[in-house]
Amino acid sequence: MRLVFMGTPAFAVPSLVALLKNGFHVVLVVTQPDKPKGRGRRAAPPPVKEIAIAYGVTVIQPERLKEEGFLARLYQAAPDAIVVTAYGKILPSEILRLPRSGCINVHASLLPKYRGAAPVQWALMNGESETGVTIMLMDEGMDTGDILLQQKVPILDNDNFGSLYDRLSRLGAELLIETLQRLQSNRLERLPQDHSRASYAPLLTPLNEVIAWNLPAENIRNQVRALDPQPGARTFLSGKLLKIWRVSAKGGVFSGKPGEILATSDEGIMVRAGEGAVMIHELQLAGGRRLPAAAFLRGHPLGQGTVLGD
RNA sequence: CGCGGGGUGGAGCAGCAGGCAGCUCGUCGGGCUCAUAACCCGAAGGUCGUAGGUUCAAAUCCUACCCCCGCAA
Repeated sequence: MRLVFMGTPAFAVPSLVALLKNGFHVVLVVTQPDKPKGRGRRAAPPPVKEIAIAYGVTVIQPERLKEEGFLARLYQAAPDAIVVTAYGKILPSEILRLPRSGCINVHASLLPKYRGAAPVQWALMNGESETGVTIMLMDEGMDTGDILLQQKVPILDNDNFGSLYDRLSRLGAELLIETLQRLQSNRLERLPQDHSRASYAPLLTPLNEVIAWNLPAENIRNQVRALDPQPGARTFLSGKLLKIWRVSAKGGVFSGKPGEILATSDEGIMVRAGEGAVMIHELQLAGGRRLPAAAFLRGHPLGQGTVLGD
């Protein structure tokens, strides 16, 4: 089976590797252009590019999908199907119609729920107890295509963005292989999505990263783990950016106002939430590194009554 | 050449208008205690990121480099 693979970040890597290891003929890998990244703004290759190179597969990085040269390359590749995993751009209909078996997408949610760019983060943010991976046949909408395969996974209590993302990317790779194998032997059904039950998971903005201390402790806990290890839930300590990496939620009634530090100990920093309290176990002040609360307190004694978020 | 913060005993920080290197915790020894992660007394442990420079004198000022971190992408 001749395939073109389109993908960009780490999430797509297991899928590409699985294709290569399972004998699919990946004739071309398409990924986003190298972009200036991090301090110093050096151009960095996307994870998928590095893997493709390591496996000796041709990689192209079109600036725009509609540019002539790119479409020509696609036709030339003559894929039976195009596999798309977190590529990062909307595919124009010319491309969707190009392969005989269509464009197959790996999406990290139980569609029709959490369509969009950040399904893993939003599932955690909303405190879902399960999520999953959907393999679907792309159409022109945003994650609206017919479902080919879908599998649920429980969200564990100690899951964070990193662990769940990792698990889903590996599950995605497995499901992808199964989908293609079934496709080859004609054992695949198309199930249209129930659009009335759709929900969206838009790209996170910095606003989504700021902790609202007047929310219930459990919501704050979910937000914190949805943003760990990237990019981190944030608040402020006397004007400085303070990232909160790991917390637990405490029930009960507390005095003080939301964001106020109620107590500190080696176990953590207890902060009043809108409902209950949040025990901060790991945090990071601007310029510094991630620290366990106990270590943080050695160098930054926090008086009771200090209020986070100003 | 994107913007900015920082590298100080094992950990986290202060000191940086130049003049014997300090705090909290940890470690080690001793004491108190039925006992303790608690308390008391004492001790060890630092080429102050690296290399130069200025100075009678540099953690502190200047120059270059290395490393860590936040923003932004």
